[in-house]
Amino acid sequence: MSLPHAILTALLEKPSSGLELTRRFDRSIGYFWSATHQQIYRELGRLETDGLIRALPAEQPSRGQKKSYEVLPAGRDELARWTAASQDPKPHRDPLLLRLRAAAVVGTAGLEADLRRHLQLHERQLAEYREIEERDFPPGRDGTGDRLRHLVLRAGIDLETFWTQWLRRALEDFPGPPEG
Amino acid sequence: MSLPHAILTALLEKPSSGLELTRRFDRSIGYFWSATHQQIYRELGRLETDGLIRALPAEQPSRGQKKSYEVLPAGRDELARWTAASQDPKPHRDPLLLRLRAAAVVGTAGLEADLRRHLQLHERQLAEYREIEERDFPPGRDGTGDRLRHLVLRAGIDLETFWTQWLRRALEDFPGPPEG
DNA sequence: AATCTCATGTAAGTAGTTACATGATTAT
DNA sequence: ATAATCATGTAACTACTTACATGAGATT
Repeated sequence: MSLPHAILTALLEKPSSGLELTRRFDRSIGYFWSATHQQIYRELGRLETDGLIRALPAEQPSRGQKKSYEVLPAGRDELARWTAASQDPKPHRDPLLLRLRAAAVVGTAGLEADLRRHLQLHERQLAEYREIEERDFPPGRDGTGDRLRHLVLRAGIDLETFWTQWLRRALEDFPGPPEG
Repeated sequence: MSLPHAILTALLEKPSSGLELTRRFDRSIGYFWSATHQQIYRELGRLETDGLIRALPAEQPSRGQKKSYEVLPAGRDELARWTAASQDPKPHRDPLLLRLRAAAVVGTAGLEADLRRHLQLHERQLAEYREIEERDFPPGRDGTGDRLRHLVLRAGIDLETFWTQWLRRALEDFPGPPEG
């Protein structure tokens, strides 16, 4: 149940319409909680029904008209409650690691090219994160909110760094020394 | 569509019953592709219907009787096809990073205790992975399959190492220096 | 008028989760 | 015989994905 809270966070940072939220989920927030526009519109409807957000008054007919939302006090309370609540880490699901495990059984044929492609994608993402860090967190003091946001970005940078290193290491084993 | 392939991999490594698979998904395979027994039984049924696996002949009445499965040639082919096929990396979803982002907006009250708990859990997982590495991959030469399995385990070790380090760093900021 | 883009949605399907049901075997 | 555990399942629900629909405003 993280999507509503992701949306509440995004709306608290800045009141937005569905499409604007969708755009922000393609960068920023979406780096660690992705969502499509269909999910977002549905969830906006629920949050409004539940009284956690409201449409900014600007006389909107139903369709095709931009509709912006802001967070109500009940929404902020719910987000604070959720943030403080204890949550178990969800089990990981990583298809790439699964594929390597499968390759250990059925062979590595055809796998190398896709590993190289993944390496490129992770390198690109890492470069993007580093640009954001340079732009948004120049050396110097951060405020409390900035410090936390910087910490989250560092997680992204370190994770992408890990993947690029791990993939390079994996590729060193391809096609691999002859089997014993 | 990774669960059927996770099951095929597990069954190729060793033919098993549903419950045995469930146990193996609680360790080993489950470290990077978790599944509950309900998912596994449902998927075993589908795989059997599709002719990718079959129940080992041992006259099984319907319920309460152990039923083991093995992979058929069509199943091995499908796994090899899937392993070699190009796949885009799925977007990440990390509730903990989301919570830190939310905390940047609504405050960090109540968050520290859960971060400490997560740190403990990751430390335990890391210790477990290291034991497995010592036991299953002692220094020396690995075969090709072993090399790949070791590589996958190293990913687990490195990821857990990252999380423990990141969480320690995050906790250094709690309750945090006074706000600017 | 036709077309393109912006913006909001509906519908259907798949995957995963949670709660519960039931038969078979073993231990007390 | 009762209870605990092993083993296999059903049912209902939630979250996510994919494909499509539709209105409004701008462009040609």
